[in-house]
Amino acid sequence: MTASELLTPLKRQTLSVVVYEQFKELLISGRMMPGEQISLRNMADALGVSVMPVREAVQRLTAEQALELTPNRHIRVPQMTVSQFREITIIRKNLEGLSAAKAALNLNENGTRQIVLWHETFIEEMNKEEPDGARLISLNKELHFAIYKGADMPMMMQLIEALWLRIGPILNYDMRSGPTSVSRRTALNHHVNMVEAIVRHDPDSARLALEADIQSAADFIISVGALVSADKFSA
Amino acid sequence: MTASELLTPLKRQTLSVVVYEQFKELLISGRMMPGEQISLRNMADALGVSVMPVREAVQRLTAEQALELTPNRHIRVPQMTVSQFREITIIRKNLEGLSAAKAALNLNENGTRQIVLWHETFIEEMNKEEPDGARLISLNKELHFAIYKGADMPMMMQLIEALWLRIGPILNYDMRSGPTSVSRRTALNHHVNMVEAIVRHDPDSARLALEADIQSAADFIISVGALVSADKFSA
DNA sequence: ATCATATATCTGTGATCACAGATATAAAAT
DNA sequence: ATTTTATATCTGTGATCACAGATATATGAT
Repeated sequence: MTASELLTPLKRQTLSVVVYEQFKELLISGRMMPGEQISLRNMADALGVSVMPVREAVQRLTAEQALELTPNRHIRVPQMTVSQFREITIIRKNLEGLSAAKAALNLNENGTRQIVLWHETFIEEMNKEEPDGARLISLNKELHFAIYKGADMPMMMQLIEALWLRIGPILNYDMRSGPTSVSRRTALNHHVNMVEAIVRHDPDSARLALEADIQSAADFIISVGALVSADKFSA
Repeated sequence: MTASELLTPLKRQTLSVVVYEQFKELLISGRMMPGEQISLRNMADALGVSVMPVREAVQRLTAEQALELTPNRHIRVPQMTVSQFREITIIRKNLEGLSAAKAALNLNENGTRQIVLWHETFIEEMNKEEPDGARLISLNKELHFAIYKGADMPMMMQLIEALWLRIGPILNYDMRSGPTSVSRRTALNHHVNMVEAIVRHDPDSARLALEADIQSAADFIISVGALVSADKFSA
């Protein structure tokens, strides 16, 4: 095998998508607050590029409604109303529930082992004296997506990612809740049910457990008042 | 009431989104062929604008996978593999089926009347000696979206639109099939079932009828060989 | 001190140019 | 006539400038 055959698989990365991925990571991991404002030139300076790549990344995120443009020409991470959040929750339960069911059927040894591994890491972090909120959110995401990956549905995966992108910022509030929060303990129970259903390849139970997990997390988010009360936009 | 109060509700329309909407309309109504190529400068000249708005529109459509960039720096309407189409069909049945069920519960007099109206217009066009294929596709779309609109779920609506955007181009093949195609007659039967379920506010029947409609249309598309056989992309 | 006006500075958007890479065309060599 | 090489022309991408609109700051008048 020659050296040239070992070279990188030639992944053309345009600057725009690099910037896009960075924003996406920030948003999906809950490290940006709803209402937070952004400026093209500021971001461009911070990243050491021209405004061009930043504006394309922002435009794309705006299209996905992960960012929004105010009437005053400002870019901002959007607030979310209760009704919007309820709707997203319904959609998530359907899509992610379906994925979990398919995953329970499809998954092989390696896949299930990976899921159990994320699950155990999550528990480990939970049992620490002072669990890291940001890490818990990250581990929770990894566990969920390890399951969805098992469904072997790439487009479904993209849809789900787009939904997580939109709810990412309000996870901030969950992260800020006390480390020994009740929500965390109920989440743990749902995780146990999910993983158990997966390992015994029970699609219906997997779906139900995952839907329950989503719903209880949503109920918590609504209860802590992370959302605005009514739609501010007429159209 | 003064004249100033009658003015337009101040809809700020950037050139980019105007171009985007135009592309979207072309794609969703099946007037672009899979594989068809596009050039930024050509489109810009044709529209009488600079490349700037076109490239942003294209970038956005590329993000939605309604267009794709080839390794040779060309923009193209993507082909679709059978497995991709099957996956999209599964997702559509879920999302659109759920919408139909909700619509059956929610819809008021006005909503149902509008649906019946589209249905009758569709039948009318079908019964002509030489039905207009493009118009049938358009009417079919109006009927479906009139139903989904009744679910009163804006985000769901956007997801469904994004899915239709991707399958729009392959509807081309359906349009090219003979005017008295068998697929059209079976579509008609499903439409009847859908509309009947809606008017008697039966969510379960509405969901089943709509899922059957989607599935039979998908089976037809696959049978006519509108799709490429295998994935050409490793990643 | 308070309010009105003017000015400076910010915002995103659109157009234009420069560039590297890929493709097709033309020229030249065999 | 066929193959190779050179050139012209296309592609999308990035940077820079100009612009209109909105906001904040400063300047002026009362």
